[in-house]
Amino acid sequence: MTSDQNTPENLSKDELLADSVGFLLGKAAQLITDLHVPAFAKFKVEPKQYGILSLLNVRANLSQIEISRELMIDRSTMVFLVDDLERMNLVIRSRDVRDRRAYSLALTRKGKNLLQKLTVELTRTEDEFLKDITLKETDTFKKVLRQLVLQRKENTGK
Amino acid sequence: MTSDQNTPENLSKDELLADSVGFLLGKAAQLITDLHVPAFAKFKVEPKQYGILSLLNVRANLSQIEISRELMIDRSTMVFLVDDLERMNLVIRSRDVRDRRAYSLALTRKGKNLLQKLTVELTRTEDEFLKDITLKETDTFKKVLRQLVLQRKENTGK
DNA sequence: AGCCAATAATCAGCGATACAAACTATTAAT
DNA sequence: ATTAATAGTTTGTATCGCTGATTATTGGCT
Repeated sequence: MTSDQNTPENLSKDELLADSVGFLLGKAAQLITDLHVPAFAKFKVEPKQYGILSLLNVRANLSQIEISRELMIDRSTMVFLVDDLERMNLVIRSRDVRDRRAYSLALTRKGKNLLQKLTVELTRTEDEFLKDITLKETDTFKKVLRQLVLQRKENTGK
Repeated sequence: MTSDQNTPENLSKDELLADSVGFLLGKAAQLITDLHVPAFAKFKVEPKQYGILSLLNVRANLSQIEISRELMIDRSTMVFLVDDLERMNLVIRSRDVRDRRAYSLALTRKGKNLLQKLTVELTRTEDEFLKDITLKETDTFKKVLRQLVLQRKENTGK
């Protein structure tokens, strides 16, 4: 009773936090975002918008809903992001012929050109972020991340 | 469902998004948060507050500023989080004898007991999250995360 | 000892974002 | 033809980080 060393079996004196994948993932995501935001800001674009451009480059004619599901962005947030991209003439909204409720989004030439420049920035930033990690570790790291994300994406039905 | 032409494993090499560490980290962090929040909600605690409890368990008598620097939480947000924890009698604020501007925060017995239960939840949730990743890969994954986070923490002067 | 800059905690205000709910236009199901 | 579901939009609410101001306290400088 006198001793407050209430150290139950499972609670080691170790830094539990530093072992928590949730904690580490949150911090790592925040740190790399802090690098990406200024890198993209030169072009008046934010990371989420880079995601949209990049996705449209690979698969054109997606609707906003499809993009929001793919990138896990709320559909109401998507409106603003695409408004912005359209105002900058980076993407174009046309009505989907088969479903006139939906848009069919596509990159403009200006959008494609900008995407190229943005990708250079992205690559540079991420190389810098990972500069002290070995190639082999980076491979495993990305592989695990891809597995975790792709595997669980459908679970979050918004 | 059928409209999803999502080549699951081998995305074309143009699919830069799935290769972007920033994108993957953001999504992974969001996914595990979506698991942690409901797991902690039973105990009226959120992930950030778990972080505070866990940190105080390892190093008692920290000030709010020290915790906010450690966990990368804004100092003004910290006020609300600690208010809440104090209201629930999980932590106690006493004045630091050496610097009476600062608090010296410590877990109460109730706080320690709850932390134990929360840690069980955390472990269960994270094991579930990582269930399809091999042990070896998990080790490398955590090691890289720790390296990325610890290495860069001091760089980000809020 | 006295002055002044820095700091810990708090509070108020601003902007960004996520989320939910309601609304319209359109589509699909029966 | 009626009804349910869906895409996009708008509005409202809650949260969070950031800024700046305030109070109390500390520490450095002279």
